[in-house]
Amino acid sequence: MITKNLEDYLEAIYNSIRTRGHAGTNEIARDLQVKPPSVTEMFRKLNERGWVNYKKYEGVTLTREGKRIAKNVSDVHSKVRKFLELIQVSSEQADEDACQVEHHLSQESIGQLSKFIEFIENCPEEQARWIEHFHYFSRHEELPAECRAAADKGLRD
Amino acid sequence: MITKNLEDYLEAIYNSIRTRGHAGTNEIARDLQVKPPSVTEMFRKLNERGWVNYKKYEGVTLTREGKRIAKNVSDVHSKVRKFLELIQVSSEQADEDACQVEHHLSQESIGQLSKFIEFIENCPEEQARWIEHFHYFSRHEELPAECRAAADKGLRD
DNA sequence: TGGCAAAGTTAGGTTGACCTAACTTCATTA
DNA sequence: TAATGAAGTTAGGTCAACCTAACTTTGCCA
Repeated sequence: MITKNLEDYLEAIYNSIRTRGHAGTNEIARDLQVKPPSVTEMFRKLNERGWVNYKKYEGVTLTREGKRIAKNVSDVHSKVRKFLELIQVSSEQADEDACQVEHHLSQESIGQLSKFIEFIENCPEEQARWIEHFHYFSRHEELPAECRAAADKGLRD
Repeated sequence: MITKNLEDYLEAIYNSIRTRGHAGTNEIARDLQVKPPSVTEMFRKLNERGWVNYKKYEGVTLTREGKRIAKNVSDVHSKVRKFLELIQVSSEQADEDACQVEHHLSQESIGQLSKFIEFIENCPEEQARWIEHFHYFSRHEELPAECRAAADKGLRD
């Protein structure tokens, strides 16, 4: 069974290779905010389980299966981050929280979150104004005039 | 420093007391899907840290501070669950995922999520139709006719 | 080309959370 | 009131993930 931690390491390796071209012990240690010996140990575990190719002093590369897992985690990560940014969480915090949350959502929730984001992105401009209304609401702690008028109307009816 | 696990125990104790009137070792063990000795051990830790009053063979009650923590966690839990239900995750799964996610959100994200839910709930009927549109989209994998018409119009303009 | 700094590893230890097996306490009822 | 089963605890262990201190390897350049 894979643990959330191992998933984190796979994701970090995946990102490191994409952005730096390689994944070294110290780099991953910095990324995950742990000390190098912890990384060496995890590299060995990932190697035993067949998710990375690890040669001492040469860093790691992902196996096909390791890459598949890393990509899945990374996809969930970006969906969660996107959602948090949509509801106006700062991008640094959104990224940080996504990193924590990514391991804890069921397939069902991930699916619905994807649909939700897709919906917002494909909604025609006119229909999607609600998200701007939310942004206003988020900043000012009250509904924008346009909405309040509608709400008042609703009350009168 | 409090750990996510201790938070989980506090929440479980809080819920047990609310629904059953007391929190016994075996009950909490069942709730958290662990064995009774694990619970006894955690009860002692929570007691040492001043979050519960623990007397051997008599179960636990929450201290003022313990209750505060439990209530916070529980509030986040219900917000996350509410959101997941809004995006059409089944209530059982929403509850289960909320339980996992509740410990991993920053104050900022929790704040924005609250606002988001509040926004949806206070949005006047007319403005809030988008959520129904999303529900349609979620079931049928395409925008409702009403939205598509608007989107097509948008393209022509 | 040899020595040195940076990168990486090994050894040994800690901590949190969990377990099983065996024990004790409690509460009930014959 | 004594015995019995349920509830709870203790003892002793495992495992994942982390650490520090000390060591080895590598790559570079004087």
